[in-house]
Amino acid sequence: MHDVLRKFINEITTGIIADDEFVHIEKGFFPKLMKRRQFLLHEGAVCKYMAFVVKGALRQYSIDERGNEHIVHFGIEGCWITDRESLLMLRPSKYNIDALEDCELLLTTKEQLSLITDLSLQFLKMSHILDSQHSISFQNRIQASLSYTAEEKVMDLMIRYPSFFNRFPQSMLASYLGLSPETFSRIRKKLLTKQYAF
Amino acid sequence: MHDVLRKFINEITTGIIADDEFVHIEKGFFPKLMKRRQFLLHEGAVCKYMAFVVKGALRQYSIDERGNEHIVHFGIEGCWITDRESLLMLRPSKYNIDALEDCELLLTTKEQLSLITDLSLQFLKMSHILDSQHSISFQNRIQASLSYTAEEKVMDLMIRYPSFFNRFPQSMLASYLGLSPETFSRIRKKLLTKQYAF
DNA sequence: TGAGTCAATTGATCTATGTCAAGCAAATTT
DNA sequence: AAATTTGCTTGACATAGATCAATTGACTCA
Repeated sequence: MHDVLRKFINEITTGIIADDEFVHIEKGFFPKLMKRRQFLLHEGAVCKYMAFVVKGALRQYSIDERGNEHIVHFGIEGCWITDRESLLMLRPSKYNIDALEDCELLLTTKEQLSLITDLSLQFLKMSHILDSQHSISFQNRIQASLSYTAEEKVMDLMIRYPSFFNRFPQSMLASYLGLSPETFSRIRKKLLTKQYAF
Repeated sequence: MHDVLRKFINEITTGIIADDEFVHIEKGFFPKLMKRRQFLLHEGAVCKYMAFVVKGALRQYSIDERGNEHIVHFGIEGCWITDRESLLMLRPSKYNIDALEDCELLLTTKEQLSLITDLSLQFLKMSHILDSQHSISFQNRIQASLSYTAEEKVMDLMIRYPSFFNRFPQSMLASYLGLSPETFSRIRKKLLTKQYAF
């Protein structure tokens, strides 16, 4: 299972991590299996782990004052999932994280992360690259959320993450985009009809 | 001018950077003065610089297909402002960055950034901490944008960035929140009236 | 295998916010 | 100092998307 992480680090850094360096990382992560519908984080708890998704899918969501769910993040293979604010600042989290499928994860703690980034330059480099990528994707997401119509949001999702449509219920994709399931359904139908009209 | 950056690095890392380390950073940044309404980046150009704001204010915005401006970021003293995607991946930017006030900036390039992060551990550490903070604030912003009503968005801005209300035109604050200026004006009036009613 | 749950669609209606226009005061430019 | 521009507010009206409800088919569980 740790081999997947090793491969991931090599791919991201376009390098090959040495055995004696990877051993620090290996020690800092432990495997966890989750069944569908199990929680990794409950709202109100302090987040203890950062998770690397080896296999499966999770979602990170909050519930607003009106009882509506808002999915901020899906975690699929090759993704990292945590509430960084809670993990690093020890604040009660406003998020829940649960498994949408049976999952294989590698978990690490805040302390282990610190240690690993001190001991492994390649891990630090990977972390830095991922932060850049995340920053870019966050910026795109904010820009889309400010300026797109509902239809543009659905189209954008179809383009960026086509596999999401096979993998997650439409009500969850709607939530991820900040739309109602009915609106999502109507727009998707309209877009599929348009495409056939070409 | 570089002293402000030095102080900033020390504050963020809760340390004191050595002279012989800071000299690398100093060499990698050059000062730039901008007048109000001048551009740092035009849409369609490849972004060449990351800017640290020593004094003044800028905004980063895109213009959608309907001709509407959408402000994704304000850069005030102590902020960094760039289009990371364009800078790092050499893509034409979809953003504009211009000065809302006369500004003093320190600019660096992609190459200099690489060099500095190799030569200065403290700069790398600062960069890492800032990325964590940005990640956290992006997540909050996405969550707010998905789940808040217009009124909640205005309230949240009043709480998080009260100084923005003195410093930026309301039409820009509205744009930053994804609201029309009219809606913003009505909601602000309502909230101010509510507050007086307490 | 049947009952219950989940997912999705569709129609009707509602509402939060956008759009358009007008007016006014402050700020900026000439 | 006068003209112009910018910023903001307000009223009237329009609309994109939400809400509610009903229905149907697929999936899950006992």
